[in-house]
Amino acid sequence: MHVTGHTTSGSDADPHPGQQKAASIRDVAQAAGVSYQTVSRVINGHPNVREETRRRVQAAIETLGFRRNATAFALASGVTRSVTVLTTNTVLHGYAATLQGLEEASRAAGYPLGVRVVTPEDDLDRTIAAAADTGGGLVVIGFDRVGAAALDRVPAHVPCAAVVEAPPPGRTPDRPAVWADDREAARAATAHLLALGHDTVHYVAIPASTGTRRSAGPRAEGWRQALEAAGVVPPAPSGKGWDAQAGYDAGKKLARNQDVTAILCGNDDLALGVLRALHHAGRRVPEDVSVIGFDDAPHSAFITPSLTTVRMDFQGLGRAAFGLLRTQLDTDQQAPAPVPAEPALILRESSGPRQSSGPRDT
Amino acid sequence: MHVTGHTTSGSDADPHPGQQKAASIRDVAQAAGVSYQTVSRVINGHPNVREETRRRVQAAIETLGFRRNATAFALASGVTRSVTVLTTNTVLHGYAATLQGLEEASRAAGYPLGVRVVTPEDDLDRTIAAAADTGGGLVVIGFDRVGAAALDRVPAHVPCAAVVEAPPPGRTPDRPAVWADDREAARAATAHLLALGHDTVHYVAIPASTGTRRSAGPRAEGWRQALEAAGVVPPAPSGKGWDAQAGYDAGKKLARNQDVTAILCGNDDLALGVLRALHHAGRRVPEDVSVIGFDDAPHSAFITPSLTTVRMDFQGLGRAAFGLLRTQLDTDQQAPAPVPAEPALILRESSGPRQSSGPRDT
DNA sequence: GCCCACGTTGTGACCGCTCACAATCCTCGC
DNA sequence: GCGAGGATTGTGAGCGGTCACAACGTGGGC
Repeated sequence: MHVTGHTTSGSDADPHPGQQKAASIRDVAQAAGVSYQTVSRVINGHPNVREETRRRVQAAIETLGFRRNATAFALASGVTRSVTVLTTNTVLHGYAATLQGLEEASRAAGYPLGVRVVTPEDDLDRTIAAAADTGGGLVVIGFDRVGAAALDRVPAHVPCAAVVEAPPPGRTPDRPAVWADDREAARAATAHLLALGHDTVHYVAIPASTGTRRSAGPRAEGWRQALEAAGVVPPAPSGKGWDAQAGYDAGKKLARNQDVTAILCGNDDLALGVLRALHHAGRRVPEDVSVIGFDDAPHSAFITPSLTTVRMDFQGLGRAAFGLLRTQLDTDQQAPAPVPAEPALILRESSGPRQSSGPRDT
Repeated sequence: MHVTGHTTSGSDADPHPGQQKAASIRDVAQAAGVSYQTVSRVINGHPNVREETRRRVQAAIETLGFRRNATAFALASGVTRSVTVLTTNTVLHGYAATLQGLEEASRAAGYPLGVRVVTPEDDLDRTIAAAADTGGGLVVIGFDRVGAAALDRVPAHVPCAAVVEAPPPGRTPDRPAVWADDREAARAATAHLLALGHDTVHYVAIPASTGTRRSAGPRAEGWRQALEAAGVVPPAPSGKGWDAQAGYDAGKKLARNQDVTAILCGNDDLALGVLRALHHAGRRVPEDVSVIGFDDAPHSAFITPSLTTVRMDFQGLGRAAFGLLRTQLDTDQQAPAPVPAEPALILRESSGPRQSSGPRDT
């Protein structure tokens, strides 16, 4: 059996019979012998309250266990300190880590955090409206097509920040946004492989967040740029998905091609699948093929061979995005905007110099 | 550069100059030539409204883009349809997957979902109070000590459901809760290893959620029971942490002991670390040592050797927990409580029969 | 000794919506 | 053709806070 029923919520033989309803400022006021407005002043730290009165009210607050009703506060003041995250996923490393950073930052600032997953089937406008009228602001994770589309449809009057892929050089998003320069990181990782003596680098792509451009996102672009800069014609990217299975499928094909000696993957899950496919094909890593991943997921350092990858500061991105939103919500509170760490290539076992020996038999 | 500034929020040369403030039922009422109460009836689907009036109001609602103010509704009605999840972690597989299930279920039911991470440093009562006066109900993930402690401190009058480790046999939690029978699963996994010919099974434990008992949680108990049932004296469990590094540390010690031929791990991350440590020590898996993990994290099927593990339906647990909470929130709405899948042992490459050959040289 | 400013406190109205009830309209049966 | 009763609509109050302002004291400066 997996599920217990509820405890019947207390017989009415409670020690304190009248504990039912939460105390309001009116209750406190009566207990302290003042007006409700004075109580309001005390809980808001208003200066002009006599010290003795303040103490009396404080005492009443303690006694009655008063907590200011957040709903009423929001309605009366018009201020809603809360954040809702719109995302398409909560478990993939990049998303989960971003969410983690967002949660940390919002918690530190005392903002409740809401999470709403958006699916391709959702009516975007309806979803956004629902998230928006929770009050507060929105943070959109736009790593993929659906997320990016959601961001586009957020009405102008809704406070909103986004974390996105690196936009094309020179162009800045029309919405407040944060990103890491994964284009440059992909370029560096590819250049690293070329420098190791590999003739070319194959790319297993993550799904693109924008569909119109010829490229498949900044990571693909960086990879392409590095190859072109070296005078190499980029081979066709493969990959159709985010997870290890997609990596495995792509890797199976690449493994058959003995000319493939270096593979860059759009994320570590894909890389894991590629590794597995290479293993099944009898191709050794890094002796026969070098593999580099992206994101530095927690397990990537512990698999065998450990994975060379690009570390991404998703948590930092999340924190930064929250900071960006907060400046819109709290007009005065100018928090020092935290800056995420630059992407960094982490060299591990899965990459190495091209072996001079020719292709070996399968 | 990582961060864009805000777009200056629209010059006042807007096409519709008066778009500033959201329409209220009073605005709608005026536009439709009825009283605000009639509007209220329409938006709440009250039966006694003349069809023509209803249409007129609907039209006004469309025109003005009216959406009922959630805050005011909550204040006036006293109903807060929302859920806050209290957890110590959002990224570890078990937690993240549970959260995912929770999100799915709450989204399907139209409840906004809040997430609040609890740290050991937090003042539990304060944290709970803060989460509770967001309105709505609480779901506590009590997989670890801090989470379990938080659950204990939730005031009786706060609607609350929990997902927890399997409680001791015969005892049911005093709070509505869901769990999977990981005790039995651990027993089965251990028995499986014994049946493969291993003399004993070592256990690398996850941190316990309860500190008082002699055991280190249901998984440890199941493991111990299986050994005792086979007349084997359980060796001391190791492990101090949740992640691969902790597994690596524990695995390093176990790898030195040539008598160790089978290891059960409290989760897949630990198993990953153990695998890595065994690899470094030159002990082959599964030929020299069998390793079984717990949880079936997404990458476990793709590492090499692929990991034999116990699949846990965390998503299902999350969904069930939400269902449990919902029955407390919606008195009438009796949703069919979804039942999570039973834990299942997934056999893969990392476990196998004990090799009859004696310990080999390092 | 009086006036005015200021520190302190209380009152009224309102945020946007829901309740409870009263007031109106219509329709039917006799 | 008239009254009863249900359908439809409108009014008042209040949820628990906030704002604006008015009404008290008190003290210092002349």
